[in-house]
Amino acid sequence: MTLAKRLGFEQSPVFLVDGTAFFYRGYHAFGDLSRSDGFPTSALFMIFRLLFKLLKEQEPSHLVFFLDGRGPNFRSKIYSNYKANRDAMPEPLARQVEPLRQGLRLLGVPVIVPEDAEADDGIATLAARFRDIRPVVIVGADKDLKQCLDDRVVLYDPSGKAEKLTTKAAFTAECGIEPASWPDLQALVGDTSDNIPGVPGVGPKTALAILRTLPTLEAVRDNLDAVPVSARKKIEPFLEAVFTYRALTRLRTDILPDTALADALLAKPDTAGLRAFLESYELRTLAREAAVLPTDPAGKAAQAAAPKAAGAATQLSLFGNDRPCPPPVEPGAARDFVPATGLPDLSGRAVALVPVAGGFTLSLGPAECATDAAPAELAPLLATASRVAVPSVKALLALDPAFEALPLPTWFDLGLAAYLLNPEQRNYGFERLRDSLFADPAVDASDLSPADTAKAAARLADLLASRLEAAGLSDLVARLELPLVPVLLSMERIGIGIDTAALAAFGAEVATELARLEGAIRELAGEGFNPRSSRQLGEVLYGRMGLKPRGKTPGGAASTSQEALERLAGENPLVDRILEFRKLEKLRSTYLDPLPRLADAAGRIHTTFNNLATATGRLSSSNPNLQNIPIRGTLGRRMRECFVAAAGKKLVAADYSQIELRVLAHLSGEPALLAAFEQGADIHARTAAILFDKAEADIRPDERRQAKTINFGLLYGMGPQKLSRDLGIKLDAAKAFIEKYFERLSGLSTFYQGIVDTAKAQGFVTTLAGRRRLLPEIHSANSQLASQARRQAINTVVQGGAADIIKMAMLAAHNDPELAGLGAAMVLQVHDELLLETPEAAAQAAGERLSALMCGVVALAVPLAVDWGAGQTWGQAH
DNA sequence: GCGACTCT
DNA sequence: AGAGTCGC
Repeated sequence: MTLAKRLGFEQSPVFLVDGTAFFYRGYHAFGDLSRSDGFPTSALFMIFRLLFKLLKEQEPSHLVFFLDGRGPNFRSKIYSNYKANRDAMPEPLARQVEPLRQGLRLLGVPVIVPEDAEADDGIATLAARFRDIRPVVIVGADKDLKQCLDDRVVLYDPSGKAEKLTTKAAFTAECGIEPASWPDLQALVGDTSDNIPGVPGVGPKTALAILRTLPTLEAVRDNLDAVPVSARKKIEPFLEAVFTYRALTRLRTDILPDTALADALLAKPDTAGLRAFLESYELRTLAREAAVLPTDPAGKAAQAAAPKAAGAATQLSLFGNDRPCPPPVEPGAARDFVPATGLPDLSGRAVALVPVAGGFTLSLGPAECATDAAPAELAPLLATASRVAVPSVKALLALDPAFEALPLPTWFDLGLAAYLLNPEQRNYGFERLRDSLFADPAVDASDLSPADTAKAAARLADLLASRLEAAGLSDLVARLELPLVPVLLSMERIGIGIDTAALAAFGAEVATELARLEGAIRELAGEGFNPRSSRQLGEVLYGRMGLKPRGKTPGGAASTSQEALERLAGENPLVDRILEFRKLEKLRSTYLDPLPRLADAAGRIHTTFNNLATATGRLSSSNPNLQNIPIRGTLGRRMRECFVAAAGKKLVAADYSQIELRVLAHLSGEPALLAAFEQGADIHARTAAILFDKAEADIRPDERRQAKTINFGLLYGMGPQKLSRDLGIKLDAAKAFIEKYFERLSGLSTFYQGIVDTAKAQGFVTTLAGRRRLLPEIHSANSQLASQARRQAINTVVQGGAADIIKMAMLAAHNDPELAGLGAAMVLQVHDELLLETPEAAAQAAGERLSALMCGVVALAVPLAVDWGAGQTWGQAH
């Protein structure tokens, strides 16, 4: 939804973009991004990504991009220290300025560089000038922009993970002052980034308290009696200075005298030129995006400004026609969309279907045609085809449920096929697959043009189908992966309920505790200290306080990881607070704050399950990730209590017990493991008994812990170094420990060797269900890469085997008539756990049925075991 | 991109 | 070992 709609603006807003800020931010966020010849492109990437997003989502008619001018401006005349601690623009950034201007020209975006002032002043000026004609959206994140807020002026920050929208109402609710008082606030509090000192000893709390009753510095000066004594004493010596500070923070609204709304009008982009430009900086994804940008801002302006025909004409002639537009380009490629009635009979044919803007394109033999037929019209036609190849079945079914009418075996999923052939690429999108068609030396693509869509999809389908067959993967697709797609979609659609009230209460407690901790930390580390910055923490701990680093990061810096910090605990009071702070801050920033915002009107969260994400065959979950919700400790428990069943329902949680070790026992045939699982023994205690030559009953908790660590470690191919660190023992001891382990469980030793041998011989390993992972590095001369590949080989058969099993269980559960009859619906998968939502009365029966299905889904050399529970919340169900 | 933290 | 998200 566009911002205009969300905010109830009837006209299309003017967008004022704080270009300089995003330019810098791009440089910091993607600092290492560069063209292959080393030319830096990080800021260009950031800016064009941002603008494309704005153009696509908001379809603006008016947008201005502001940049700071070079050299000092009026502020340095008022106050020589202004921004004195800010360096000149870094060279890699400066080199991107000219390309940026060139790109903006091609995109048709007006650029304004205020003279003797900053970008923010230009924004404030035009916001004030335009707000009575048009609503204004300021695109930026600088806090000083808050002073521009108004009923028709909002602040929008679309970059970063969660976009942020600030309205005047939100601002006054939070601060209790008017936006216009912002500069007065900053003058009192100060701003380190602009080198404004503020009044020493006056922080945001004090300042806000004062400004709520005396909203301006003038009022404060004239009513000093009304200011509490302690604050008055601090402010009095600065009564003159604060006015200077305010002049620096207050944005000007009186510049750019000749700029009118017409100057903010977007011109038509030169798409071809822009593509070439982006290609020349090797920003390929953006170059492709450039091709599908909205191309008629003037027309939209008219439409948005005045839906009535007469008004539209006026607007057009006033603003649209007096502005030079680059000549239109490449609409020779414009598509003619055939309606559903114009499509031929597809029965028995193999076709490819690709969603495009405005409809679909369909391959028909050697040709392709575009259609604007609705999914509901298309589905019956497609259902008669012998094969329908698409970039992603999941995306298509998500697009419209009408496609579920097709029989599963009809689908050919290009992304899925490519994933199963080589599960380690990070991107299985259609564009990449199509590009690979041209890059593959074994493929003759001479009959295709790079722009061919459905035709390319059809070719890819032929190619991938034969490769799948040759790799023995067709069965895996047909029997497991493809049938799973509608299951995943169903889980995503159903979602899981959250208790927003419980979450809010929990969040408030955590926030209070965080504030307390932050105060204590500042007291120990100094006023400007940011406890979220590991760099600052390293400087304080290992620099100022002289503690000895207990480890390094991969980048070589002194580590401040939990592991390193825990070893310093007791040496310094700051360390404990930081550990506690981090724990709570993670909870707040990752779960407590975002989850309520992701809930739908019914209070349910809908994650996305990605079936093409992992190298081992596991699923992943994102937006939000519901597979890493905390579980350990009181806080974890409390967190899971916030996931709840709907009224009259219960949650049933069932998880496989030790599934990976059972898979390992099955594959290796190691007698000790087989016996342990056969007898239902405590596997870690049993391992400890074997290792320490003791009866299982005599094993001490510490010995069991050690055995558990080694059991898990070896699933991951853990070496002696990591084991010695994890157990806190000497390297030699760890080596001896592992040696003993493999001696006593020699079946594992031969199994591991066998895996590595087959990986070397055939170049890949295979899981229970025939899933495979290529491991070319196993032959590497670099011993580190080679051992990495050996560990991956072992981990893949074990972790991947477990992933196969739970996927089978998901199919069984989803398609089980008994569970359906009980009204149970699967809502989550967390690698070895399935979560159902069932009517309250059916929970017991559903739990029993689900665990039976999970146990019975394959017959291994050891039994599968499942623990399950039911409750009102996810926490209780455990 | 990195470092830190969450999960299985 | 495999993931995803946050803040810098």
